[in-house]
Amino acid sequence: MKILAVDSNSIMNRAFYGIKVLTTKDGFFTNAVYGFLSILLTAISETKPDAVVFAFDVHAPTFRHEFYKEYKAGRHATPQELIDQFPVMKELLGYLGYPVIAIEGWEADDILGTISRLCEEQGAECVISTGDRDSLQLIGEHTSVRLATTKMGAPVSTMMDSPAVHEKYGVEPLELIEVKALMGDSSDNIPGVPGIGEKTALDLIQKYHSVDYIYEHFDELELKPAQRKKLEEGKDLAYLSRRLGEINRFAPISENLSDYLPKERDEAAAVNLLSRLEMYKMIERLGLDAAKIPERTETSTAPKKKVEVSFGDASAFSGHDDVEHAELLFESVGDDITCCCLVFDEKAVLIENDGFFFDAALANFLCSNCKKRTDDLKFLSRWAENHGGEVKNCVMDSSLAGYILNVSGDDYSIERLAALYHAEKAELSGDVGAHPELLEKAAVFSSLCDMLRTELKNHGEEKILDEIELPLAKILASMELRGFKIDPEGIRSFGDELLSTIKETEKRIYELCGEEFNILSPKQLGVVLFEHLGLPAKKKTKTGYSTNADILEDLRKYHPAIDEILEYRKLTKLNSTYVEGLLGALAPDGRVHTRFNQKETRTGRISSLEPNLQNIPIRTELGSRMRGFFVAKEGYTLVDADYSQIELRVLAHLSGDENMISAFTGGTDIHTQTAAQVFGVPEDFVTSSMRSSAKAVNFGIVYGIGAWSLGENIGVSTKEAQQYIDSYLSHYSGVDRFMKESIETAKKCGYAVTSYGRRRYLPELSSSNFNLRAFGERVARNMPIQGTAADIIKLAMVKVENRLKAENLDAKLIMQVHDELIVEANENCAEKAAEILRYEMENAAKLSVPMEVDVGTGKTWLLAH
DNA sequence: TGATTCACG
DNA sequence: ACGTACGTGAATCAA
Repeated sequence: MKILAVDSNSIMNRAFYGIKVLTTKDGFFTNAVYGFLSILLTAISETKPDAVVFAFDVHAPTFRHEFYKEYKAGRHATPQELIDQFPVMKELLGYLGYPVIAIEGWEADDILGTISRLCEEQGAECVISTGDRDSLQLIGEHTSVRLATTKMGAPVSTMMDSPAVHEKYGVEPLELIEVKALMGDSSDNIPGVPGIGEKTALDLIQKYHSVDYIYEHFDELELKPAQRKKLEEGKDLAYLSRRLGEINRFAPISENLSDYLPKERDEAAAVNLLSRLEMYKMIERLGLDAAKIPERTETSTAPKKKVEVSFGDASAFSGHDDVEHAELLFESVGDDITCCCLVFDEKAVLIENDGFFFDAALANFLCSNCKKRTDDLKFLSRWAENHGGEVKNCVMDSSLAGYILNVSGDDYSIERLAALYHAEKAELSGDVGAHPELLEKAAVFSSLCDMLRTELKNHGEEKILDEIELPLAKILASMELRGFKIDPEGIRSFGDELLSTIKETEKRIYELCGEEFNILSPKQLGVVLFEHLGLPAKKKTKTGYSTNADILEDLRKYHPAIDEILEYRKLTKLNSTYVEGLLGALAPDGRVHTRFNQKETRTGRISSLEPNLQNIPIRTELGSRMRGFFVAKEGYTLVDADYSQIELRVLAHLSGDENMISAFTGGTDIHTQTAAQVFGVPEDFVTSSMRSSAKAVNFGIVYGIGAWSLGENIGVSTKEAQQYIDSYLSHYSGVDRFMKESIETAKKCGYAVTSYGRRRYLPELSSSNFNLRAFGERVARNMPIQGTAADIIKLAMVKVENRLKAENLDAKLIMQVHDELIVEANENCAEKAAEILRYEMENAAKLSVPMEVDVGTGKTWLLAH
């Protein structure tokens, strides 16, 4: 028999502080429960116990000694967010069939001690899972401790047995009680002997083994005078601590170990609770059946919706123009659709793709006026375009709605959303044998769409879906299909150039360092620089020396190899990420087709992947040559339009700061203006270094600035940086007010919001962890700015695409880089396209400052920008 | 797989 | 006492 005994309070604490903020959509903290279960699952799989017992302290903890009050001041109170998770945790463990033990007047430790004693007596094996070292004294022949710790932010667990304790402390496990009697334990309110620390205590016990022995043979011991004095004066405290530090191993619990074997699980209740906690993955990890997610019974007075399933051929796609809604779900392989499920009020038709007529009929259906609801409009739209059509009248994309409702999610599948928003499952009948997953989705989809629509409406976020994301999905689909033409020959020869420079640089580095090593390995590089060459190291990362560009920049003056290493990094980055990356992504049509992710970012931006075309180099001369290989096709030209300072303009608008607003209506550049304000000099006296500091402050303000980081960034002291910030905020007092209000509002509502109403929930703001909370506050300041700018350019994209289409121009949007749009235009209409871009971008939103757009044209991206 | 680094806005 | 500016994606190393 093997028993895993869990020190539940300790593990809950460790999980709460060790795991990033996690809440349900109502804002209930769940991170301790989540972390607890993760630790538990690892412990179970590693120890394979027959029984698991959970010991809890009873809340409103009782302490076994009078020092509680005295020491309490030094401890911070358990945060409410953690306290609230205890009853939930206990409830869940109950459903999982485990014994949960909490006894008034007894600590969890005492319960663990008792279990351990019973195991020792009855020849069973006991493994204690805990986060603190208190329980180490219980280690014995039949008892070991599994210590959960966080090493550099990562959860680690160490098995401790007698030899391990010996190795670490040089004493027997039981003697740890004696050690603690002398050194005390502030976290457990044990005073110890004043002036005796860990080192002395261990020394003494290694030599004399017990407090009793020390005081019984006090006069015979060889002690330093100071020590002798401390021990003499602390005798009472030592004996008191000896009593306090010993775990009581006779708690009133059942002595029959078989009582602790797991009972039958209440699966439905466990699944129900876990889905209320929104831990859907955990349901599977615990080996529970996710299908047992119970439907809400309390509202099931209304009769359940019924849907009759049947198979149909392609003709089932036609004749639905007058229906209110048609739901279209599908299965796909690559870019092909293999089966559709078309759902009307009470009928679901499965249509398998069995040939050419399917494609034509589906394309036809997608073009029809029938109002469609689906779960991946961008995919469908790309499919339609590939088949010569388009998707008309799509009024719902559940994944987009799910994203808008919670931009921090990571799974917007129908299954997940249905559980999250309590969609009701219709009762299926008829041909339910085939395509079970598709039908499973079809059964909830109609209800899910209704729920999502209602939720969006309640949040005031309907327009974001209808006027921004849905039209944008189609545009992104087109942009993905269009792709961006590149010049592979040019890239190849650039790559060859890079490779030969890389070889030379590599050789020089080896010579300068006097050895050969992998320069790209931060670990090896660290050893060479900081150990072999003896350069001054700032140990920074959790795995070793930090060798990033900022650190290396500071080291340039010490060694000539540093410049070469920086150069080497630049060259290899260019070659592997861009030269090789782009060539690897080149499609047979001579173009690269990035994919745009519309549901990724927390601010509402879109992202680009496979390949990422939103981070093609531009900041250095060498890197920017890369953009010269992005070209327009024969007879066409690129038209590139980018917003000038859109985030600062948005800030001026949102804050209503008149000083900042007027800065944007004058002719001077904003950073120079800011420099003049912050440094209190006339514009003509602003030097380039003043301007660049001001620029850093402007950026910093948008990011939620701290004086330390600003100073670090521009190379001035924290104090001086603080002066810049103060000066900035006093000149732009509206900005100051706006930032404070942003945090206030976010704290009050639980989310930050853009001017179009897009939300980002910020549970971090109620975290008890200072750093997390500070992060939440920075985000609360940044999200409205970055997010509003993102909304604006998305609106601009919709308007630009519509205009280009309405005017029937041979010019198409092919790229977006956050504040920049690129159109590939036939040479005969490039000028017209440029005008449209400028007009629609400048007028996409009405701000209290003008939105300026710079437009350029050219054969390559480099030339057009 | 996670950490580190670096490319962009 | 503590860590330290917002948002991304890709390549590479090391475990």
